[in-house]
Amino acid sequence: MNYRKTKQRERILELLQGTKAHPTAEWLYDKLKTEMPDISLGTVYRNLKVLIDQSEIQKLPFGSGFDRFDADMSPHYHLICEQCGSVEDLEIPFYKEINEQAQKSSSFKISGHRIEFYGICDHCQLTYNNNQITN
Amino acid sequence: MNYRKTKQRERILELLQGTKAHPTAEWLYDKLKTEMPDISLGTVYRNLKVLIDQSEIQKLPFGSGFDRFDADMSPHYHLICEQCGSVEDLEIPFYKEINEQAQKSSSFKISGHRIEFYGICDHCQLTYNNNQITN
DNA sequence: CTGGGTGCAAAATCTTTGCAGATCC
DNA sequence: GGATCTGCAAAGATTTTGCACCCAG
Repeated sequence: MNYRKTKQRERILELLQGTKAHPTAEWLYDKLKTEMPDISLGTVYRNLKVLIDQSEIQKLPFGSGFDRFDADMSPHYHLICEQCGSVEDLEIPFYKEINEQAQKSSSFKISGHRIEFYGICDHCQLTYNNNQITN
Repeated sequence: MNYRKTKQRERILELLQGTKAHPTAEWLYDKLKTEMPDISLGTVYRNLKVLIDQSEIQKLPFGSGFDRFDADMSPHYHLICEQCGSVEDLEIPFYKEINEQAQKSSSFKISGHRIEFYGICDHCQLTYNNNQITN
C-alpha cells in the first residue's frame, strides 16, 4: 500500500500519542468530531488499521473476535495460533508471585492476571509455507 | 438465582468438559444442533452465563467489549480496572525470557506474549464501598 | 490524472434480550 | 403453580464495507 498523508490519520495518531487512556475507536471519534464535525467512525477504524499496518500503534483486542469458553477452572495460560486462531492450554506453572511483583509498581489493587502466548500451532507450521506462497 | 437442571445446560457443560478446543458459542451451538435441532444460540449464550456464574467454566474474552489502541509500541503490560474498565500501563520490566520458558513446554512456534493484570484502579478504590452499598 | 481517502449508510459480526409458551421442582 | 428456562426473532453493540465523490502527489 502506498499510503498518503491525511489530516484525519495525522490527528488520530497525535491523539493516541498524547494520551495514556488507551482509547477506543469511539473515544477518538468523539474527540475528533469537535474539530472535524463531518468525520465518520468508519474513517477512524480505517485509519487505525493503517496505523497498525505502519507499526505506529498497536491494538489491544478486547472487542473483535469470538469469546471462548473453558471448563478448566484451574489457573493456567493459553497459546493462540496467529494463523488459524486455535487456542491451546500451556503446561507451565502458574506464576502467583507475579501479582505481588506487579503490585509493587502500581497503586491498582491487583487481584489477578492473564497471560496469552502468540505463535504458530503445529498444524499451521506444516502448511505455513504453502500459505505464504499463495497469499 | 435458583438454577434448575436442564438438558441444554447439562450438555453444554459436558461438551466443554470433553474438549480442549476452547470452543466459541457458535461451535457449541453447531454441535448441539445435531442432537437438539431446535436449540437456539440465545440459549447457548444464556447457559454459558449461568455456568460462569456457577464457576463451572470460565470465559476467555476476546469478543465482547471494545478494542483499545495504544501508540506506545514498546513491549509493556497493562492493568485493567474490573470496576470501570480503564486501562493503564504497568511499569515493570518486560519478561523476554518467558517466551523461551513457554517454548520448552509447547510445540507451538512462540513469537510473543501478552500479560494483563486485573484489579481496581485508584479512583474506583475510593468509590468502591459506596458502589457496593448501592448495588 | 489517478489511486488512495472520505463521509455516509448499510451490512456484517458477535452477543443480549423481550416475549409467549414450555418445563422443572 | 410458579419461578426458571426455552425457542424465536428482534435489538444491541462493535466493526467492516460498498459507493460515489474528493483530494494528495
